[in-house]
Amino acid sequence: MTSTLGFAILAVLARGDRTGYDIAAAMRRPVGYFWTAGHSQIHGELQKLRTACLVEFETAHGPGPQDKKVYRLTAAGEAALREWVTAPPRERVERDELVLKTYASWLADPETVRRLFADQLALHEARLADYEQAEASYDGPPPFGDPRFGNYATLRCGLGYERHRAEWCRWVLSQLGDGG
Amino acid sequence: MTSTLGFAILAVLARGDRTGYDIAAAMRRPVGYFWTAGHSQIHGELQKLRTACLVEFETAHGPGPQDKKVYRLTAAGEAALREWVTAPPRERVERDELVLKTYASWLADPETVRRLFADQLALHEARLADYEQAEASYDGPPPFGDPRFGNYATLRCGLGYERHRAEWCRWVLSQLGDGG
DNA sequence: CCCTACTATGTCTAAAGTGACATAGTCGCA
DNA sequence: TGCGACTATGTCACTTTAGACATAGTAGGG
Repeated sequence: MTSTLGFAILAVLARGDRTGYDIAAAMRRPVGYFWTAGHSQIHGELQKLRTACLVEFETAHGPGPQDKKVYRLTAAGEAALREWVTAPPRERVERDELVLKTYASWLADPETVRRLFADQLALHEARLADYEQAEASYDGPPPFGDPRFGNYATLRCGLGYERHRAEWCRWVLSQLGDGG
Repeated sequence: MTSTLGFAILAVLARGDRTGYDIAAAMRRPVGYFWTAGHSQIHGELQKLRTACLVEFETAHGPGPQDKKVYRLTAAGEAALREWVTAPPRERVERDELVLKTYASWLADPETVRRLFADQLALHEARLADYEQAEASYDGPPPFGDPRFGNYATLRCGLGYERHRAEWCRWVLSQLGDGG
């Protein structure tokens, strides 16, 4: 019954106890590179996870009108996460607005398309530089079994993705150059 | 106001007049590789597009309880599509369940993870073979300005994506081999 | 002649995700 | 001392997406 977002939260919590706010921050970076959620969604999901006894929390004095709640995985939560990890993932389609634009790009002025792709290329190159710096902070891949293996493997996926994307942008730009 | 799905429909319609059913079929393949929608969503969106005067239709006798409706772009629809094409795309995050699973994979048994990735690798290789066959049917890239440029460019993006994905799967498998 | 698959349009519900609004304490800077 | 940024939880309304249900003609194979 637990949604994918629920498991994303469990995966963050498996690395250490967190407040909902902390989880939302993790969902921006680094988990955000492959799954995101706003804090409103996270608070709601945490309540569902608690009802299902997959997480529990302790209150502590915090800022704001309410006490803060520090969540942690229960044994059932860890078991559920462990089981989900190796279950086959749902086929989820790419939803990519840039590719969709490209699909219709023959209608547009080549010079404007060039600007669009130049911007996108710059964006991917910036991200790539960011990821490469992150990779340099590792001393080679951590062993499987180490939580850091997960971080490194996802980073590596992001690295490959940004490289592929940048190369594709360059290819589109080269096609514009030949034709216009 | 028009949603991305609306523009996806306009982009399909820009290639020729279609019924809602035909658009739904196009949304499965080839547009489906980067945007999808069920027919229920498409019929609703077509009604919105019609209210906005971006599409119009002619009825024709067809099977089923209602007449079939053959939609086509209006001049306003084509203009809207043209303008949208070069507008900067919304930052849309990757939502990738497999990467999320990898993020939590250190909890799981290596042998089961190996099976998961072997399956995923096979899937990507199959898609890659499919795309390569499609690419072979082209006689090099069509010129920009030809509607087929859009088809070819998106195919090329899919090709790069599947290659990156397959390579990442192989890398994860190699890490399991060393450690377990 | 029957059965299945395909064409074709639509409604309805539920889940998932987005973004604004609300509240309020602490910490550092100017 | 005032102001803005950060910590922290939550609600509400809206849009988007997924999937089931409903209906019905035509074409082709066995």
